[in-house]
Formats: sequence, structure tokens, C-alpha cells
Amino acid sequence: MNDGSAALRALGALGDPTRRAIFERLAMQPAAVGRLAAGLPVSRSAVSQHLRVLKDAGLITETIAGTRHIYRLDPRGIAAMRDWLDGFWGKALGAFKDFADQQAEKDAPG
Amino acid sequence: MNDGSAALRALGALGDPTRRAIFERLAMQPAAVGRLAAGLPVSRSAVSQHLRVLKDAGLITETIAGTRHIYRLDPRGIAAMRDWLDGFWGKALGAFKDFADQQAEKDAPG
DNA sequence: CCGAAGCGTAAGCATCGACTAACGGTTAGC
DNA sequence: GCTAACCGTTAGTCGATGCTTACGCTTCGG
Repeated sequence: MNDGSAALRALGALGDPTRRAIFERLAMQPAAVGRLAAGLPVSRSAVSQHLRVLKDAGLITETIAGTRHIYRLDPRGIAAMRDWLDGFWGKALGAFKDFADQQAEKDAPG
Repeated sequence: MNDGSAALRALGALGDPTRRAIFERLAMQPAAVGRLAAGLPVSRSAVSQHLRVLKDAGLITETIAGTRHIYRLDPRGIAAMRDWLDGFWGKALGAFKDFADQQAEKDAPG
């Protein structure tokens, strides 16, 4: 579960600008499909399809209440991305430090 | 700089699987274009184009050493994504807690 | 000075995917 | 039972983009 596959799917899903917009709306407040589509420049069908991708990526969850399908953020998907990023955070800092040290050696040798 | 635009560009760049692969390779060790292409199923040209996208997204930096162009992770781009995600982390947890509370009320009313 | 190595760029092509339109299914209200 | 509201799914279109090939530039070595 810590192999990063969940994080990779989440990254792929958030690669699309419309899906990021939907994701940000859901962060403000859980909402239904029609509600989301009303504030976006695309049709309900498009929103519905994007929601399916986000759901498959583990970024949101679906709750059916009558005819309304309420979607809300899934903390687990966000956590997966966070963990994935944190792994690179240490490596990036380390590599950056090494690089800075090498540059310092060149600038002020001995 | 904290409006999230940097994070959005970074997310868009990491939406592509090949770019994620390049990104992960660079996390292991800074490398030149030919080095990266040797371990990937695409041509040097494709890798070069992906590197440009990653660089524009602020995720990597370029260092020219003779004929070699060395690429390495840029901690700033990773930090931007981290901060962006952290913003949703709190919101997601809060919304999830509210939802759980509501479910608990329904399950055990009074 | 000349050839080789390493890379970026432009053009062209093919594939993927985001979007719309149309349809069918389920639920609430009368 | 009937209508309206709300949503998911499918088929089809079209624009975006990832990849390759070909080319030109810059740098290292003899």
C-alpha cells in the first residue's frame, strides 16, 4: 500500500485542470453533480465523468442521498500524495545541498 | 507566489507517466539527457521535451556542464505542491469528521 | 582545424482524452 | 400511477499532446 501506486493514480487524475477545479470546489464544501456543474464551464456529463476518475483515483468518495450523489474529499488519497511527495522532498533537499556544496568548493577552493 | 499557480503547473506536469518516471529517476540521482533516455522506452528527443516541461513547471533545474545538460530536482517546486496539498489536507479531514459525526447521529440518535 | 559527442528545436503524425448530445434508470412528490 | 428531478452511461467528435525523424548548434579531443 506504500508502493506509491495510489499516489501515481492520484497525480494522473489531478493532471487535468477541470478535475483540479472540481477538486478545489469539493475542498470548500461537499457537493452534488449539478451543483458542481453549475459553477463550471462544462456540462453535467463532463463533471460526472471527471468525478468517476477522481473517485477511481481514491481522491473523493461518493454518498448517495436520494437522487443526489454527494461527493466529498477522501483524506486517504490526499495522504498518499503527501507521502509520495515527502519521499522526494528529502532526496531533493539532499541533492540540492550536495550541489550547493560542490559549487561552493569551486567558488572558494581550499 | 503562494497563490498556488506554481503548484498547479507542477501537478499538470506530473500528470504524464513518462514525466513522472523521469522525475523519479532524477530523485535517485541527477542525470543528463542521454543517461535518462537510456533507461526509458522513448527517444532522447522525447526526454528532452519532457525535461523542458518539468523545468517550466519549476520541478527541476538545468546545469550546463560542457556538452552535458545536468538536470536535478528543484526543492521549490516540490515545496509548492506540498503546501498546496497541505491546504486540502486540513479541509478534507474536517469535512470527513463532520460527515462521520452526521453518520453517527443517524446510527445512534438521541 | 576537423570530427565526434551531446543536446535542443521544428515539423509531422498518431494516439489519447475531454467534451457534448442522447438515452435509460432511480427517487421524490402529488 | 404519473411526472419531474437528478444522475450515470454510451457513442461520437475534435482538439491537445506525446513521440519520432531530421536538422543545426555548441563543446571537447586530437
